[in-house]
Amino acid sequence: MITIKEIAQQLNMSTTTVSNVIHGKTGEVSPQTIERVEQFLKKVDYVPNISARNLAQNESKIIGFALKARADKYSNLLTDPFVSEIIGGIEETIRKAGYFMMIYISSDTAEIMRHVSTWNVDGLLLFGMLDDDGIRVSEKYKKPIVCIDTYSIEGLKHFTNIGLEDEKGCFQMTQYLIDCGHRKIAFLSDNMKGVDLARFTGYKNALEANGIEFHEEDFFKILPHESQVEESLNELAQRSKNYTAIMCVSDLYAVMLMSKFHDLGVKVPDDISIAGFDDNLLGRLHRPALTTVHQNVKKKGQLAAETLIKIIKGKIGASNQIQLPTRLVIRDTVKKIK
Amino acid sequence: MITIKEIAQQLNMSTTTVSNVIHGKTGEVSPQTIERVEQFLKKVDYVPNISARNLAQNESKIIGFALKARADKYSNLLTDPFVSEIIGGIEETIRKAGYFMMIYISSDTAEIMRHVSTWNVDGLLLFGMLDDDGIRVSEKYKKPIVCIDTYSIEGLKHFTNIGLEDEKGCFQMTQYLIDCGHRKIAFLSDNMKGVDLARFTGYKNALEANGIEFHEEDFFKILPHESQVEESLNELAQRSKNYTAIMCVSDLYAVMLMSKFHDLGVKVPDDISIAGFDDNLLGRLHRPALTTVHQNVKKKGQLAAETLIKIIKGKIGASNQIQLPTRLVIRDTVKKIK
DNA sequence: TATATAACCTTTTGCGCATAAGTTGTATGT
DNA sequence: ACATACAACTTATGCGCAAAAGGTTATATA
Repeated sequence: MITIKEIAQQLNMSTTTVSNVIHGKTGEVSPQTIERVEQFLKKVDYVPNISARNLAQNESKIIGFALKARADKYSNLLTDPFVSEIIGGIEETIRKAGYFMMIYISSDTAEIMRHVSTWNVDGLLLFGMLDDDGIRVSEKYKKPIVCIDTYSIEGLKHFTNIGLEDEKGCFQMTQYLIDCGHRKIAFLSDNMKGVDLARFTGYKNALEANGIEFHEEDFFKILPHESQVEESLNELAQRSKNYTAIMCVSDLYAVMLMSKFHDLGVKVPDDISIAGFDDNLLGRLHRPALTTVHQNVKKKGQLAAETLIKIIKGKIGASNQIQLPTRLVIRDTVKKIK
Repeated sequence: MITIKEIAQQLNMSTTTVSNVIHGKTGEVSPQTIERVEQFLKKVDYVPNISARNLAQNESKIIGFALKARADKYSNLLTDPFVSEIIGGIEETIRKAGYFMMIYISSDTAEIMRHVSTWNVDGLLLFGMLDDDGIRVSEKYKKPIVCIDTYSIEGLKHFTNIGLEDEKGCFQMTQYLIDCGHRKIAFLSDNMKGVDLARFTGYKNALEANGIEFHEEDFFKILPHESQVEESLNELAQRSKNYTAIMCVSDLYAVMLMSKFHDLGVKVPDDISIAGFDDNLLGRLHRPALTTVHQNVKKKGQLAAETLIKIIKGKIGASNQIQLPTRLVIRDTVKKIK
């Protein structure tokens, strides 16, 4: 790889002059010299050594994208189209702004923060939340962090969250189920934290708003790990006999459940209605097509990246919560019952 | 971020001593000093500045992962679970070997190579093939390149390809269709290059091996762009009346087609049989579950990363083709006819 | 007693770049 | 004629690190 120094030698000028041309500081260099340097740069296919530039400037032009992997959910995480879709939105935005994306997947959030620090990443996009140890390390490293789909960042000044109107979306869908005549509605999820909790709250509030009592057993807890999911699904399918509808926390689970119902001879939506959340390919291609709450994942990725870049450039400060709207997509998995 | 220099000052020793402790060169430093330094490093949460290290060592510890986006297929590419699955396999392998992954998506392969060069990436994983301009730039930049699912790299010494027994897999599946009594079998794909061509060849050879003639119109060309896919699917569904089975180049297309059939009232597999290729979540969750050719995408990613790292470390040279085996997964979308 | 050697240090150098500070020559104003 | 300004350069410096080269002891060997 040719360096500025070599170029300067071959053109019989100083490195500063070459550097000035590269950075378009036209005021400092005569037009002929500019021309001469530019020709040469093109001829030798010059590309700067970014490490050297980073070192001199103390900025990296790297935006980190960290996925906090749940140990018990690892394979799902990576199989879920959600990840590739959000990466697409992020990468495009980042690249157009002159940054680059480094990806890091780990369940150890302190390790994530150390990685981010060692690379002197300009900012971090974080999918999932830091644990206490991660927060401690992030305290030293003062660069901005934009979380995606996180709810527990109050009091953390350098954190911003890009999320969804999860609660509202789930409220509306549950209301729709009720409007269709359903009263025995279960909620399917694998945990009760963060996004899942918000969606659950929307579901529960909708029940209450319509005078329907929620019971503990209406919460269908699916075990997300590959080895347990099958068994889990079987059990839940059994329990669902007492319900006319199931509000699922994600399209993935909705479709998994419907496949199970199909295998057991339970007809959707005639025997039971299913609603999802996300609106991804899985639900769109399933037949009957899934009634779900739409979110624009790519846009969420873009917005997260845009927000982070604005914070990096000092155009805006870190604000705590930004929530994207959702939209009901009524398709064919919810039946109107009298 | 604290530097080695600052640490050395505070401990009243030279930077070299600190550096030696960091790199475990225990022969050069007394046990007490090692202890003293290690304590201090832990106390201040020292992390090295990677840019500086890269500059000094002329290696980056970065492995680039470039997706050559087909302009007409962009959204599909990013929605396809394939991408997140392969990223998972790659990232894990890379991280364990002490490398980091930088992602770059572009349809301009010369730009990809320039990116790779500017970051002094130690090696490149490339999904999709370079065009001539990209190859020209890659010539200067002599670092190893491992392509994934590429067929046109003969004669390029610094290229290795990790692929699949595409032809064999498709031959076997087509043979299976024929064994099930099918003779009118179409092949669905969106192009006739690379992987798709290999799979098509397998399909065609199987036909010939069984004395079945292939006609031009047996090739069902789907238009992959989002705006055309619907229309395209409609047309192909019409044409499929003359066939009893369709060999699809991917699970994605197989499932899309089945959804379309469902909407048109065509029953799979009773009215028509469908076979896919890939064995991803989409086909596994579809009902009837898709009969398909299995490939282990995560393993492909892992193998690609492992191979690249071995080449980087000089343990092996660049060899041209490595092909992973496939396996038939017989599920419910192919019907036995007499 | 001279010399080698090992143990444990420090000083120096350079990676490629950006930039602050310095130099030269020419034009402008008074 | 002299100060000033400015265009068009060059020289020097430092970013943080790794490693080569250079010290200074104390101990072992001839």
